[in-house]
Amino acid sequence: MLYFMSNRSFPAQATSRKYLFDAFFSGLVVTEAAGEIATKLGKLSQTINIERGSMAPLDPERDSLVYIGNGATKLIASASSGREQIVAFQFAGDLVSIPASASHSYALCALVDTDVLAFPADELLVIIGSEPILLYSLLQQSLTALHRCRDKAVGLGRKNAQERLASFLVGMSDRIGFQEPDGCMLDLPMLRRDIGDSLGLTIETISRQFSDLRSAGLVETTGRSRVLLRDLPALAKRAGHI
Amino acid sequence: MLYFMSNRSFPAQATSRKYLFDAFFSGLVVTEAAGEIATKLGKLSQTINIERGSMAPLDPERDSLVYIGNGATKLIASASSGREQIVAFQFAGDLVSIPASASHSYALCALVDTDVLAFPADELLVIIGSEPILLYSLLQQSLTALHRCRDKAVGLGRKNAQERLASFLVGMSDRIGFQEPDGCMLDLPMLRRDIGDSLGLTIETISRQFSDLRSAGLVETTGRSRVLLRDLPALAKRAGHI
DNA sequence: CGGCCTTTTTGATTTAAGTCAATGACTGGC
DNA sequence: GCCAGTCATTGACTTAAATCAAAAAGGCCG
Repeated sequence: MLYFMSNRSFPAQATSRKYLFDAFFSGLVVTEAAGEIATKLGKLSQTINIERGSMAPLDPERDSLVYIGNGATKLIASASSGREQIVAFQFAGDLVSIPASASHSYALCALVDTDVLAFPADELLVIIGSEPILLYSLLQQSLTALHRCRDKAVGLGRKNAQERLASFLVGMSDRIGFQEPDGCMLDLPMLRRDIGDSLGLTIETISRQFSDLRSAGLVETTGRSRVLLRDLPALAKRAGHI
Repeated sequence: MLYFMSNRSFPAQATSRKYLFDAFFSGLVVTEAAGEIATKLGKLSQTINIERGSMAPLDPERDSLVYIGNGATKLIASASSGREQIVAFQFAGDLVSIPASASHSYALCALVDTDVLAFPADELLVIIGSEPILLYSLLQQSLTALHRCRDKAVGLGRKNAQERLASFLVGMSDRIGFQEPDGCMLDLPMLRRDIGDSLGLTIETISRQFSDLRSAGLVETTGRSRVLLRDLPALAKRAGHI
C-alpha cells in the first residue's frame, strides 16, 4: 500500500490525500516495484481542495499537470477584453495540462467542490521521464485530450447552435451519463453559462436550443442540472456526427 | 549512420527515404544505441509522397501517426453535409496523430508536394513503449499540438473575424515566418479557402479582413501567398492575445 | 506574350446568433 | 417552509458574417 505525506503537512486531510494519491498512481501505473518513483511523486504533488466556483491556485510561472481526484472542473482560457472560452471540462480521473504561457491565459476552475493533485509539469516529467509506463499513460491521456479538443474545434468552427448543443450532450453522455430505462441521464455540474462558454454561444442561445430539443422530444430537463437524453442516435445525427 | 529499406522496396526513393527516416529518428532520439528500435521503426514505417491537393492514403481502420518530412499538410475534419474544418496545419518536422474513428472523420491533405513517414499508431506505440526518450518526445509533441488546438478553440469560440485572421498570422509567423528588414515575411502554402476552413470563416470574409489589415498598414500582400507582417506586436494585440 | 482558368476581391442582401429587456423558476439559507 | 438571489427562459430588435453575384487579379501553359 502506498502512503505519502506531503512535504508540507495536511494533518486533517491525510486520509483523503492518501486516497487521492492512490487513485492517481494506480490510474497511471500498472506495474509493481515503482516505489521510489511513487515516493518522489508523492513529495512533488500538492493536494488541493478547490471549492465550487474558485480557481485552482497554480503557479502562474510554470506549466502544471493536475489530476482530478473527484469533482469536476472547467479549463478556462481568457482572451483580451474579458471574453472567456471553456476549452475543456474535466471529471474524476482526468489529468489536465495547464500551460503557464500561451497566446491566452488559462485557469482551472472547480464546477463543484473538487479534490485535485497538482504537479509542476517540468519536475513531474523529470521524475517519470525514465518510466515508460508512466510516460505511456500520460501520452494516452494527452492524445485523448487532443482528439476531444479537435472535435470541439470542428463544432466551434462549422456547426450551428443546435448541432453544438447536441454534440455537447452526446459527448457528456460518454463521460458522465448513466443508462436509465427511458434514455441516458445526465446530471450536469455546469451552468448554462458554462455550456455557452464552452460552445461559443450565449446563455440565451443555449436556452433556446434546449427548448427546441425539448419540443422535438429528444431531451427532457428536470431542474437546472438533470437532462434525460431520450434518443442518443437522433441527437448524434443532429450533432452532425458522421 | 542509419539506413533502412522498407519492407516493400522503393528503389527510386531509397535516398530520399533514408533522408526522411534519418530526419524523423534524429528528431525523436537523442541517445545512441537505439539501433534495434530504429530497425523496427524503419520496417514499420511507410514512406509516402503526397502530391499537392491529395490525401494521405492512410488505413481508415487504424489510428495513424505521420511524420512530415518536408512540405506542408492540413488535417481536415468533416462533419455531416460536407462541411470541412481544418483542425491544424503541419510543416516539416511535425508529427501528427490521425484518429481512425471519432465524432468526425479526419483526413490529412497535402498543401504542396509533401514527403511523409506514416506509422500505424498501435504498432508504433508498442515498439517505442519501452523507450522513455521516444515516448517523452512523442508526449511533448502531443502536448504542443494540444496547446495549439486549445488556442485555436479560443479563437473559434470567442473571436471576431479580424481577431481570428490576426491570430492566424501571428501563429504562422512563429512557425514559418522569416525575418526581413521591414517585418516578418510569410510564404503561405495554403489558399484563402484553407485559411477560411481553418478559422471557421468564408473566403470572402478572409479577403475582407486582409483588406482591412492592409488599410491599417499592418500587412502587405504580394501575389497570393506572400504576406509581410509589418508590426507583429500590433497584430498580436488585434488577435486578442494577452 | 497572350489567353484561360483559378483565385481573390468587392459589393448588395440575407440570416443566425447576439444583445437588450422582462418574466419565471430553482435552490440554498434562515 | 419561505424568501432572496441566482439562474433560466422567452420575446423584440440589432449586428457580424454568410450568401449571392460580379468583376479584377494572378499564375500557368502554349
